[in-house]
Amino acid sequence: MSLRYALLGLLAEEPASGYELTRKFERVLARYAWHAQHSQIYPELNRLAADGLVEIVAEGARGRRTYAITDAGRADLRTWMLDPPDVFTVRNEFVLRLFLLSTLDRDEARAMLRPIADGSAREMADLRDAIDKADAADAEPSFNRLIAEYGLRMFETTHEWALWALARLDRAE
Amino acid sequence: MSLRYALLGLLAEEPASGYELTRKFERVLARYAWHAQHSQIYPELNRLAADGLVEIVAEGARGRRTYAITDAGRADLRTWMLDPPDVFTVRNEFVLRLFLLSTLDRDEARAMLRPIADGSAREMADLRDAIDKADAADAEPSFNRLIAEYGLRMFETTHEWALWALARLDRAE
DNA sequence: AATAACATGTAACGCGTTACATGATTAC
DNA sequence: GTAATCATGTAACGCGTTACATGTTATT
Repeated sequence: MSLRYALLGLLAEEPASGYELTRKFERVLARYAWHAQHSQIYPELNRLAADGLVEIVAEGARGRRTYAITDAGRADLRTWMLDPPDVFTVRNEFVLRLFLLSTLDRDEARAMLRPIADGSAREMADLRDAIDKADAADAEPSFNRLIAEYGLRMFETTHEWALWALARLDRAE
Repeated sequence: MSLRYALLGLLAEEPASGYELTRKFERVLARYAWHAQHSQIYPELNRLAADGLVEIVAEGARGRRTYAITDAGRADLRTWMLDPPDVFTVRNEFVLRLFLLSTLDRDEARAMLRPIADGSAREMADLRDAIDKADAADAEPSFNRLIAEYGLRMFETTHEWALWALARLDRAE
């Protein structure tokens, strides 16, 4: 069901076509929160429209259809947001691989951790740039600043942990 | 494919039955890394056995079968571990809900963030207890200490972020 | 004797991936 | 005119959930 609410959430900000939504997933959601491809997005938009949670508000060139969230859609999204599950289902290949580090030897583990340290440093830098630019542009502090800060802190934590783990492996040699 | 490697990884530590593996998922993996139920685990074990990556090393009461990883299984697991994807697929409902915070009003957002701050504090305390006990029991520092530290730092970060976000919402009032 | 825990399985359905399929418009 | 981008769709298959199904052993 999450895909459905991810779409409603994006449409709650502004109307968009399936194509635009697909690109928003690629650029933003897929990196941090929820991955989906156009082959899943288009049918789900049709179902949302059939259920009256979104509606077509414009048709353009090349069969482009712009969807907007309806009042029923906003209500449904709000209900979902205010009723989170007690425990979230976790399926995270990155963390799974960390759990399975113990199946590698010391050198192989180091070879896994180094790219993690480097990659998280790059993500940190990218996010810091994006945050600085947004801070300069918006006088108004926004909700988006909250999730950006969350991402930044998460990458910082991963980075520092990877360095700590590498140092620990060296020390225990 | 991740389920397959999660199972091989657990069996690389020690032989176990499908029932025991199911409980390990419930107690450990499902919380942090990978969720799976017995209805998925049993058929996958049969496929792994058919592929020669695990083998039955004991049969016990109530039709219990103890599986052990084979050399081919260890080789396959190692190959998988040493070849991570460039980008990981993310599907995390918790983070999705954070992204969609902006669809709520200020009070509703606060009502979402408070349980997050409290829940992460509880997880931190649990993990710290587990780490302290393990540190006291094992003289030997282990690989498992690395992933426990990762979890602890992640929950700390979530906790501190939620407090920061709550303060920011109050300040902007 | 009853209950909880142990132990494994399958079938129907829903969600997600990969590949195939088609065509219009814009920029060079 | 040709390549890139825009724009939407479907079909086959694989992964994951829910529910159904069955029986054994240990504990009280």
